[in-house]
Amino acid sequence: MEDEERLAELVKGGLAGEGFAVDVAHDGRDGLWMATENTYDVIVLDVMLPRMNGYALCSRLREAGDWTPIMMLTAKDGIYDEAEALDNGADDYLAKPFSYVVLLARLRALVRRGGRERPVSITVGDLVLDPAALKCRRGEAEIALTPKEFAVLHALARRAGEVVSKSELLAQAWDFSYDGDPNIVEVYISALRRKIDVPFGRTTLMTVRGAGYRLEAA
Amino acid sequence: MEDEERLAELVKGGLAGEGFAVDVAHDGRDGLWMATENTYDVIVLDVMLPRMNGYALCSRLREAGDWTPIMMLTAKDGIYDEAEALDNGADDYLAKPFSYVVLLARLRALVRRGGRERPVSITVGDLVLDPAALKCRRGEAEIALTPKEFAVLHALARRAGEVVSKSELLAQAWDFSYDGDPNIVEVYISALRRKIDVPFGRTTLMTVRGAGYRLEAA
DNA sequence: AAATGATCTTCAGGTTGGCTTTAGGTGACC
DNA sequence: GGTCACCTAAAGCCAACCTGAAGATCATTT
Repeated sequence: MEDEERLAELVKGGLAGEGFAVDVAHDGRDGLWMATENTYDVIVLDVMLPRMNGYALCSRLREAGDWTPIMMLTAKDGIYDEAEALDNGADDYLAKPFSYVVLLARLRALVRRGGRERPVSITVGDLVLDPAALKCRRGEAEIALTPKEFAVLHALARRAGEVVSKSELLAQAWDFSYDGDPNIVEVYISALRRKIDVPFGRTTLMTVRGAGYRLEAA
Repeated sequence: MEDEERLAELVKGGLAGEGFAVDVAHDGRDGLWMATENTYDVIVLDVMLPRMNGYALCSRLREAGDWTPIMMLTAKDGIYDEAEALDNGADDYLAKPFSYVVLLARLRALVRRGGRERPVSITVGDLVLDPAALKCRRGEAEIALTPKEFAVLHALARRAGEVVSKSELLAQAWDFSYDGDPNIVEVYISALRRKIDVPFGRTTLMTVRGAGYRLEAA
């Protein structure tokens, strides 16, 4: 058994003893998959992971609107450092080698604290997105969106006014392993227009033929 | 010393302790002045300010193209609400009374996130190109361009005043493997003139016979 | 387990609009 | 006046896009 796996087992055992229910993933992609499919109280993340490093995983989760508290385990002497961990959306970090007790204490603190403060809303004209609540409204009117619709709109809204390509939308709103028909983006664009534009007599979600889509404030 | 000022001093002290350099303005107009004259990492704004309220200040900054992250402090029980803060271009808000730790955490998050992207655009006289949005305007007038038209104009604008040869334009705006009629460049030049010059009675897109084309500011 | 309802995905037909080619016209330069 | 480079209107083509509907998947309820 490798070093990493032994550490994982150790951590798992310890946490279980503390009353945590623990799932373990041995590489980044599995981790991302599990994190998106389930809801956890806290995520412990090693920086050095096969197939997708901790930073990338962390960023991806945050981009996807997942604000589960994340504890990053960094190698003290590596090229990586704590600042980078925090920049990528981690809530706390711990340099290896760390004491067991310290890890547990910090995890308990993280869980108690409930992670970082809620992410800020995104506003595009009178359209407001609340990623924490997965809610959306135009002016005073609440708009019901499905999770996928929200993800697509979110990706567009974060870059309001800019053209976002179809493949970028695919990358951000769909699982990285998705390899279906890209036409699905068009389907969702169509659905979004029916919800955020048509009822209000607007056209803020524009097609830029051959380039992508653009969400405009006006 | 008034309540507001004491709060300001408190916040200033705390932020200074966290390594922020802090300037304080005690009314809206001073604040606007300072914000436009200097560059800040983040702006903390009270809704209730003498001489110009927080919402107005926020809007004014955004209109002026200043995208510094803004944290709005709102009075929870007032007639104002958070939605309005976000609608006016704030990046985050905090209802009074708030915990100090929370304010700091949110500010750190805001700073880390670096606010919104600063728009990069190319300007040639009164012609403005925004590559991120694939948008173009002359003065106040929006000009609709197709992606290819934009690509050609972009190549010319990046070297405004210089002669750009037909083959350079081909290389930049067309696929590497394109081997069609080079006449296509002329076709696009023609289309561009019809859009960016003719309607405005200008002749900024000049032919340099035997050499290429030149886009002029005058 | 079965049924329901919501959401996600695939599919296919229809439409549009941008890219490219063509070809006749215009103007510059010798 | 002839030649050559360039201009531009028009039209065909094709990929990109839209959208309604049906099938697949998932979660929740009965």
